[in-house]
Amino acid sequence: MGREKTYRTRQREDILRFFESRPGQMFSAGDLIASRELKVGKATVYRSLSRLTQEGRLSRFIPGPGSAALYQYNREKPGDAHRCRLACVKCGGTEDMYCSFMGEIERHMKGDHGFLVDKEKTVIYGLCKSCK
Amino acid sequence: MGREKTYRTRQREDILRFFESRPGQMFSAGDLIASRELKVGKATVYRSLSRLTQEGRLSRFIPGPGSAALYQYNREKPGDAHRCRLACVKCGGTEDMYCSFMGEIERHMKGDHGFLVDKEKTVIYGLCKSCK
DNA sequence: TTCAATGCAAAGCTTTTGCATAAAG
DNA sequence: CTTTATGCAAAAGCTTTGCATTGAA
Repeated sequence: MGREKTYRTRQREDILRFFESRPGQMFSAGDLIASRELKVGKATVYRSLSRLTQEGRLSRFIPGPGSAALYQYNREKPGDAHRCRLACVKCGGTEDMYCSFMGEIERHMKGDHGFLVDKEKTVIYGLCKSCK
Repeated sequence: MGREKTYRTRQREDILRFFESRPGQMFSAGDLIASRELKVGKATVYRSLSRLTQEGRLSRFIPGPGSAALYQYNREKPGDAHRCRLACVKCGGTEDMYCSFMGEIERHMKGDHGFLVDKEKTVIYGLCKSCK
């Protein structure tokens, strides 16, 4: 049913390293395709980005309709259990918040609203420190 | 510089009423275009949706890359100050949560992280009561 | 009478897909 | 040797834009 085997290819590795070496920065599929540093076909870029995203190695953001999706490296930190992503609606930047308060939120949502929060997908929008 | 005048047209009114009469439901531009109930050109549908969204009458959501943006009527409620949107990653449904706990979140984000939450844009993803 | 708004079709972009070929294991 | 992954080009969507025309005030 699912994927039988998984081959490790140069292309996918290169793409992951590209993001890995630029933590905190966001790139679109088009950015990678245009990059002279990467030698990867267009279709493969899209396929790799989808795959890396669903494997949890990258995070995907969609700025607006008609605009390209942006991807960012997901570094794994010990505090992941209480991580949440914040995105600034003005500068477009994102940052990870590591705070035990996330536990409070999860507990409240589950207890009072029967809602199981998915911290991977949730993004809190607002104005960051600099833009405020 | 900005918009000089604003004309009130049948088309835009019809679109707003369409959403107004279906609170809580989400529709894409394509849905409206296909709807036999609305007689509005494609370009006008897109222009109206953009405008109504930026006027705050509708909210826009983008399910994923390559997929159409979804719009939903924004009814103004007294409890809006503490509203937050929840979206289920399994069934795709959304619901508004009205809870004073939102105040706690805002206070914490601002106080401890210098982040001003935008409740209009923020969506908390997870599993809803039924899908959990 | 003005000038914003509409409608149509064309154009623009991002993303997906089909299929032969290349490469991993 | 078998099966997955790549690459190219074509196709598919969704959204935007140009321009003549309509219609609101």
